[in-house]
Amino acid sequence: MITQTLVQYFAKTPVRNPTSISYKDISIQIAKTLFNSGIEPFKTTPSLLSNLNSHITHLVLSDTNLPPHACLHFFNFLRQNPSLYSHRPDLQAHVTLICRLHEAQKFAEMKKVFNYIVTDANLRCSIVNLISLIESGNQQPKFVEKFCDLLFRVYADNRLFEDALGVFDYMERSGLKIDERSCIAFLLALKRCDHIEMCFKFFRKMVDANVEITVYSISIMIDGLCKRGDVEMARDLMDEMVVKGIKPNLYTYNTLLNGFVKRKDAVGVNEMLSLMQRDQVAYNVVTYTLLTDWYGNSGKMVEVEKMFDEMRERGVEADVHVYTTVISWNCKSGNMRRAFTLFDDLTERGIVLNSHIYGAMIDGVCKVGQLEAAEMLLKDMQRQGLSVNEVIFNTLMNGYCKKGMIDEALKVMAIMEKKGFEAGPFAYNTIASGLCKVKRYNEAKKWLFTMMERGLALNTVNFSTLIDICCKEGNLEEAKWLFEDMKMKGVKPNSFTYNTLIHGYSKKGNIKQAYRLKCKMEEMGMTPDVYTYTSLIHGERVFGKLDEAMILFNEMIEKGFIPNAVTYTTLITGLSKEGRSDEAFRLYDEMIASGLTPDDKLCSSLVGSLHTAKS
DNA sequence: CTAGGGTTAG
Repeated sequence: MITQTLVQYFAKTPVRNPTSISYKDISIQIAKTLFNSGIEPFKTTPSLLSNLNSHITHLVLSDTNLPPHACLHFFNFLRQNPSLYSHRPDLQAHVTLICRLHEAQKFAEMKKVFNYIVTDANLRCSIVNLISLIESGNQQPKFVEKFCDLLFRVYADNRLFEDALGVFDYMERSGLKIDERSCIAFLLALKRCDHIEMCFKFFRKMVDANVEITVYSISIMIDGLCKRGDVEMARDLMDEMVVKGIKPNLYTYNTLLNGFVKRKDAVGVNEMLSLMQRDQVAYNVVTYTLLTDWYGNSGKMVEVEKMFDEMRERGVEADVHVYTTVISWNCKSGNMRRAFTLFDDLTERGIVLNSHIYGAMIDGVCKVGQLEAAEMLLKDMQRQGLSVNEVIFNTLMNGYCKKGMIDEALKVMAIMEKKGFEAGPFAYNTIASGLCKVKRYNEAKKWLFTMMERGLALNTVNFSTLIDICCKEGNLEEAKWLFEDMKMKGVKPNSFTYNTLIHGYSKKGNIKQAYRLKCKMEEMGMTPDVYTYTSLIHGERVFGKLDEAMILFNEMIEKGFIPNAVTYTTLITGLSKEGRSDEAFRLYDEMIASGLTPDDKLCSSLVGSLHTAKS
């Protein structure tokens, strides 16, 4: 048996002896055939390659009589032809081909070949190993630099970050010039994978390695910092770049503007706008999108429309993003008429509709309780060939829940899961809060527990909802326990969570604990807001401490918070009940003046105050 | 090469 196998083996293996033709001769023959007739002869007569081995492949590919593109054809032929499996190019062949392609400045093709290397477990190896396979001699001077640069990029594109860093370090060690543009590709790849920390580390490395730093990479870092919530640090980085003589551009300003808008930081927003004015950087459609969002979020719909008009007056063409933002804010403020006008408008302008736009519209009609309209929009978007995604399903579920139509919401959830979208934290939370609203607390909790049982971790919102349910049940013990549990599990409470608990304790009359939590949230770097104060005011008021409530009210105004209808209603009701009708009416006037609408109950309690007035 | 849009909790 053994001998037979050996015989077969030797029959296939070309013997290298003086009487048979040498590897060199075979390679020259192959190269000649390739040169004269291309790849065709090898396709029709595979036996032409019967003597092929890796050494010959290498010789063919490095034959300078054969132009690089012919080498590439030959290489691809060997790679792709299943019958030539045993002749697949080895690592050396790849490197040789890369060298040849470089001669012809075929960089894109070089990248492809690098891609074959890095995506093949059998070929991947260290940079030093790869470099050792480059034949010394007739290479162009900058070849190794380009070789490393492209490899670095290909690693970055394939998210092989450690390998990319290996190349970077090699280049630095060897004194090769590192191209900023490649570093940018690496930074962006890292950012897309949410490896923000690694981004910063790498940026430091770039600086240390004396890579030329321009506004591009700095803007990327500024964005990374903003997205991480370090807007201050981002701002400092911009100042640093100015000191070093690098001018911020529209991208830099928009990035920071976005950071401040998202943080609802009016000082920051205004500062960016004045810097843009100083540097005469004109707004583009992105700037206008950010500004409409800013005003929308501040409840200034007039300003939103003003920005939208100004944009068009200045000849900045509207796109689908800015339309979505303006439509979305009109939906949120209940102006569906305007939203539909804009929706028609953008269709007329030939802007291609997408699921974001439909998402905003569907949410808008849901918010005004028009579920039939929502279903129509849903059909409409499907007619346009847009598939219903998870966000749309969640939006629709939310619409039904807000109407108390839990069963309908659950039907949507079932359809969603049938379409292959597993219900996530959003969906579960929507159902739970819907059930909570109709006081079906046990079922509400059950859904969130089910979510856990299905292996999904509760997030901050889910925990907040759960805590809210417990508070509404009056079970503060459980609420407290959940609050501790979430912290233990590493889920960070946010100001919503604190407000929920503060509201729970205030309602129960445990005002001390409520104040303690207010201090705690301040310690944690969160600012108490209108909801915090309103809950505390309500707590004080209900338990007869009306003066304490007024102190809180003044404190919140001093801190610049605008009281809402609930705040006013609470206080006015309290004052009325105690017969302090003058004060009650003063607040009522104030409330009307700030554009808030009182409900019927409030009016009757005001009237009541006149009867109990202590004059 | 770098920036922007739709859904959830009080």
